[in-house]
Amino acid sequence: MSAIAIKYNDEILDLVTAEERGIEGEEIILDNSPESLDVLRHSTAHLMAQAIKSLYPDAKFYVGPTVKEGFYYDFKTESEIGSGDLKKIEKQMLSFAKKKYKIEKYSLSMDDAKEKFKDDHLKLSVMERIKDNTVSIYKQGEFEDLCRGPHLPSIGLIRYFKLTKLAGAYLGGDSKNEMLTRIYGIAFADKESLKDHMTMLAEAEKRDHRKIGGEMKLFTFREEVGAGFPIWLPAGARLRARFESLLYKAHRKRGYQPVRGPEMLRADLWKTSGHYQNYGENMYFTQIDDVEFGVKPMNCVGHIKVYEDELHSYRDLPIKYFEYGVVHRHEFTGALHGLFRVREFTQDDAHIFCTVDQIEEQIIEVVDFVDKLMTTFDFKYKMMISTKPEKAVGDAEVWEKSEAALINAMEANNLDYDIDEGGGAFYGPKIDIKILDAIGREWQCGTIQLDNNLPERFKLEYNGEDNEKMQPVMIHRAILGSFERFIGILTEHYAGEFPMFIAPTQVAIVPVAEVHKDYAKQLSDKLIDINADSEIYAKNDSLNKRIRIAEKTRVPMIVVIGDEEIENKTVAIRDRRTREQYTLSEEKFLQLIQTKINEVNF
RNA sequence: GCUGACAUAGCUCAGUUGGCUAGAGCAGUUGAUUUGUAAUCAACAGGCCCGGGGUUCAAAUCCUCGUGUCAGCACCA
Repeated sequence: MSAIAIKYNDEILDLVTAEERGIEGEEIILDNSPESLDVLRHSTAHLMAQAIKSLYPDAKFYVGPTVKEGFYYDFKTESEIGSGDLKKIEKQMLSFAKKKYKIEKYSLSMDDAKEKFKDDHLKLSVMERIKDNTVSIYKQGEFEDLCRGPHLPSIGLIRYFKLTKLAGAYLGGDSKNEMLTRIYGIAFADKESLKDHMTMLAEAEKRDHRKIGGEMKLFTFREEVGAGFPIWLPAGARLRARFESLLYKAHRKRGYQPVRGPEMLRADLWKTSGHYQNYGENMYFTQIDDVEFGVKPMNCVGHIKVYEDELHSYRDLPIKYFEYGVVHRHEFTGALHGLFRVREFTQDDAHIFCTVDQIEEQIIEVVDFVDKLMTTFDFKYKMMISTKPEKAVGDAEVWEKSEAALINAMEANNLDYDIDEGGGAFYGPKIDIKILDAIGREWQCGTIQLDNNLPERFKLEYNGEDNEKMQPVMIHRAILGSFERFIGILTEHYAGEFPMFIAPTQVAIVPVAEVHKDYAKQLSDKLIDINADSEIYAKNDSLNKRIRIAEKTRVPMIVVIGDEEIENKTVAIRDRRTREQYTLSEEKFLQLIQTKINEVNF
């Protein structure tokens, strides 16, 4: 197979450019390697632009890069394009590809290029961002486009692609600018890979927590209640309750104290904390008896008030308070997304008040907590340190110290991390935990944030060794992040087939006939005694149908009870995944359930 | 918030260029059947066609303003 590009000093050059510069390097052939796909998808983006231009002659193009999930092109046309038009564009692309146009390249001086594209404000805006004096133009058939490459030698090599989404996007990614049309697509070197990719997308759709959440009756949303306010149904509430009790134990073992702050606090307090000024546009406010109140968007202020309730000695530190804190944040309507982004949610929130010297060990302990929990759910995860953002409070020196403390904690313990410059909260730098689910998608959940700002603003203190007043450091942390988001992710991760210890219902009991109902009830009571929920399927339906319904609820275990079982004091178990059946004595069965529920500890 | 699409029974969806009493499957209720591992049969009930305003002899259908949902952007746990 012949080369499609050349790799030279980690730079990928198309064949024309390599020849131009007389460079010989490692050959890249057309396969599904990252380098090859990058070139292929970039050229596919151009092919798409070519097709769009021929169908909508007035179209003007902005940029068409490759991204993690394929490629896109931003453009503008007076015609209306709907997602139904993607097929038409694909067809046009194929017909161009069949003509096997060569992709040619030539250079222009910046001035000539500006003259050439003088009627195209999008291209001019692209060129404004380019510092070089010359730019390159790529040409295939009638179509040409300003681009720095690299590209395939010919569009004839493009065969296996699909246009996936049509949407709007801001020019230059800035919400102040005009909105362009963006079409996303994907391309592969072979048919199989494209098919696999489409299968993966279909799988992700099947796992959508909004769909499964409805089917399993975990939660719902209602228009009359308001956007972004989830309603937890019995099954979802049972799942949450299991989470809460597991986490309660995990926190107590690590020396956290449960506390509870009020849902709303006087606006003055939010001014002291800085939330009023920095986060006010996301908060809900109300006026009561001429006093302004703010509904809490975070739990820190409540916990600070707990801290202030008594005097503290250095001997007491670290002090750790935790709360399943309900918070309200006014998110943009367009940001709302099932349980992933809501306006009311519950954080597994905690605040650690400690000395500067204790920061590192505390961070390590929290990271270990995170690790235990993620391992339990078979999540891979990575950590990201986010530094000072544009909109920040507190002085620069404190920021530097805090950032250094986080990095130290990671380095000293050989933990892997990435850095997100400017991604911190307004009051301090943070470590975010990004988890990878069963089908490789990445989610942000837990967070560990260092805060020197609130202790300063609230003048928090403890008595030091020499009886002088010292200021504690505050660490905000959440392991799940929020119950809402985490349960949403967990739902997609397991495709609704939750493991026994967290499932809303542990066992479905199906009595064969009416006369077996009493025995089913007795068994159900015994299950409650060992902290297992069960549901009896005794409706006037056929046995087959009741088993089918039970299966569809995704319950981990179904037991069938009839004459035989009652006589022998056994249960007939049907495994969810394998559909295999086996019989256990009632005693062994109860033991099994108990083990499965208790085997988990974070 | 922005761009675009969508909103019909508890759920999933039909409903022609505006025209008769808005349909189906599942779920629900009732009756028959009492079932041994993924849908027994029958009957019944269920709708301010998202909400307000308008156009029209006539609106689920057209226009408009809201609300909500979806995709993407921008923002975030």
